[in-house]
Amino acid sequence: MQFRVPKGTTDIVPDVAVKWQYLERIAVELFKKYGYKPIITPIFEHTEVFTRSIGSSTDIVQKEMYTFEDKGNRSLTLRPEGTAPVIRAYVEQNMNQLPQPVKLYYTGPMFRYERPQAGRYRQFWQIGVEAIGSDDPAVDAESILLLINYFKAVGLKELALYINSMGCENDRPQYIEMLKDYAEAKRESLCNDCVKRIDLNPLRLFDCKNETCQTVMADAPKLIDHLCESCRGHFDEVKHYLEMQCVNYVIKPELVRGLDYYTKTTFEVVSPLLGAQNAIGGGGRYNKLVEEFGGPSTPGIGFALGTERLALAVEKEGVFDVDENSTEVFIAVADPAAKHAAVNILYELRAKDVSADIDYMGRSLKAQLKAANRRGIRYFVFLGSRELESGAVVVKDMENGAQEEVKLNELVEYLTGLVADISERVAD
RNA sequence: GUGAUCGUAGCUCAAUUGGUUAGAGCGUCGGACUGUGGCUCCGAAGGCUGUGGGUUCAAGUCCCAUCGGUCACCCCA
Repeated sequence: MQFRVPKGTTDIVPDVAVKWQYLERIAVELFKKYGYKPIITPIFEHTEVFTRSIGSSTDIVQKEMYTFEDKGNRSLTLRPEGTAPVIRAYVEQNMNQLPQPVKLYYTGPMFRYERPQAGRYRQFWQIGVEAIGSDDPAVDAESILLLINYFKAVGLKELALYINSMGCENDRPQYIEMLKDYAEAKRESLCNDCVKRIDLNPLRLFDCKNETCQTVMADAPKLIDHLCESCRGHFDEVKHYLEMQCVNYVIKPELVRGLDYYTKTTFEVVSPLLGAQNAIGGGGRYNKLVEEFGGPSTPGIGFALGTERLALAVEKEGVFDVDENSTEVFIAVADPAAKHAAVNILYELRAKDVSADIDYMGRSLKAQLKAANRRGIRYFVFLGSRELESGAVVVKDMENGAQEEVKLNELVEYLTGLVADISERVAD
């Protein structure tokens, strides 16, 4: 009986891992340009960190968390998302003493116990950013634009951006009462789930896929129409910044998102290339969260994107061109007598930053070439007893078949020269 | 958690109404005269047909269970 990965998890095999690293590299470069720095938090936290912040009535907390007790009887939870841990760290590490806003990014696995599906796993990877300390609508715009620009940077063209405003602690309770009254009056025409939602989580009433519910809710009061003056102004500013950058957006009043901590701006980016699990990134403002964790009243905003969904979308878009940066030089040993000398050269090349490899399978010369050629290695160095005697080796460029004789003591210099030429050309 | 669907070599797929030693392509490994790749040709390895039961003279093919994938719901990244 062979072992299999647990349900909803998967091995990221080398060919895929290379692509992920590429996606991550582009992200890190871009985040740096926007002034964000990395932060790494533990993969598990005290369960409270998530129940308090995400909200105890949410699906994530109610049925999706990997919660366990350790040998010291602590209740711990594998992180289902990245924002709460970062905010916990912000408070615990007194980052309010740093120049504000504090701009952070993270990457890593998240865990949710869900029914697996393409683009949805129990261990999944996210890349996220948080900007903590400013309520400037320009920061909201920066967050949204960073997400959009990143997707464009990795080659996505087909994207839809949805935005909404959840209001603040002043206008939300008023609105929820209004919404409850409306739904209560229409109680008879709503499905069972929605009737439950009236008291449990009225904002979710808009999410129901049931057609009659949707028609009923179409006429319901929208939070976006009942914002206080300050929230309305904030939202208008955000939209203005987006328009300045010619970024198309759709205002989606029913965009609520599954975490309770959001205030004001929320947003989500959807790829039409994917199936039902099409949200490749999303986020929002969380102006009460730092306080919730016992820190000073501090606003914040951030987003997270799903690495495997992004990879799927980029794949479907058709242009996942990752520079393979494969091995550059292969040392072909034509004669077992030359093996020691060959290994010596191998290490010399590597010490000079030339990526080089050699056969470890005891292959015939021909088989060595075949195997190395399949790996896409461009330069071959032939080394046998002939070369050892003459003190000169043959260097072959596999792209055009050209061969050249090079003295052994000049070989390293010769090859570093060739390889440097290539990387310069690639850089152009 | 609900409903549907699928599960044969590393990958993509075959296998007449249940009927003898389950096949192919790609990939992997080796070879095609003695020290030179890509193309071509030849050959080899690799499957207890996801797993466990059952029906039958006989099961990859039918039934049940279980595990896993996929699709939709739920939810979200």
